[in-house]
Amino acid sequence: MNSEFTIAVHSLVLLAYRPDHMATSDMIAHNVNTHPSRVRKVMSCMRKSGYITTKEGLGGGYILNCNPDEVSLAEIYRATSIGTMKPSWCSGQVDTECMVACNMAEVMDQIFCDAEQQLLIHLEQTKIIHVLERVRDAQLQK
Amino acid sequence: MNSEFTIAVHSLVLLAYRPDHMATSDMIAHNVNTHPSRVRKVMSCMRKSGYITTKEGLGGGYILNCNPDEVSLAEIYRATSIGTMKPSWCSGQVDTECMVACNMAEVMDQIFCDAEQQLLIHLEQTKIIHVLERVRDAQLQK
DNA sequence: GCATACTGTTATTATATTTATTACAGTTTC
DNA sequence: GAAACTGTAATAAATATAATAACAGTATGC
Repeated sequence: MNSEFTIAVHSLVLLAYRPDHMATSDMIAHNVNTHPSRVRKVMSCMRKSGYITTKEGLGGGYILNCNPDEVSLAEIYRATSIGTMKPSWCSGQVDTECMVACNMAEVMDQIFCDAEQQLLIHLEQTKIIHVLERVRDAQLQK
Repeated sequence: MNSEFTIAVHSLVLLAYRPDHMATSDMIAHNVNTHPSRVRKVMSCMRKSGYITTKEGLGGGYILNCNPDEVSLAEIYRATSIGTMKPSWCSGQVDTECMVACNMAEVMDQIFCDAEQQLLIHLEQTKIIHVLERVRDAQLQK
């Protein structure tokens, strides 16, 4: 799976952890442990999906614009990573006589597509707030 | 997802399509559209899991050693790709004060692990024979 | 026995993908 | 109009993936 999903989830959980706080791409990048530019790219996508609000200019940054009880990992996956379940490498060849060789790519495609749909159904259950709760639990275990 | 899964499924379906036929790595590689050496690597893994029998030497090759009605894609996934759902890239840093930064990697790990378990439950439903049937259906649609 | 045709496995090279970095235009604040 | 931000694209570096080569080991048939 796409690691942009990880960055998106981490960033939204961080914003949910500090509600009403503006966070800059620099602050988030430091927390996530990646480059600010990469954070901006992912967050730009989150804004287009409506999960955050961004503000340009001095004092600007990112702030949560959704209820963390309601937005699930499925929605974040859809925004950042849809289609990435299927590996880019494909088997078979279309122009062969063998029935298996020339249809396998299509059939595997179906299989990966189905699997991704199942994954979405599963991720639907976990909301941003649940991830934050798990973080809290993990902290308490120390 | 790992493309060795694709190669393994394709190869087993091919063997199921031509039961009682020895197929060499060269023949399978041609069908799958990859290098014979890669096929041998994946098939070596399939042998270790007991799904095929291999024979070295002249006239050797691979032959199915399981009931295609019984072996599911979950078993093939377990043999070839377990753990590949989780991206290798990890967010956060363990030695930080921020609760989110230092626990997110662990929490995401759980999430990917859960998702992979769900995937296995889903793949359990599809047996090798079903993939072959889907290939036949795809062929008929042409 | 030995040439031939296979698998098993590792090492190396080539290619593709991912991530980091740089750069700079646009925006808002002071 | 300087400073501190986002948005986006381009490039470079790092990593992962796939192809290829090489060769030891094994079975077959002459």
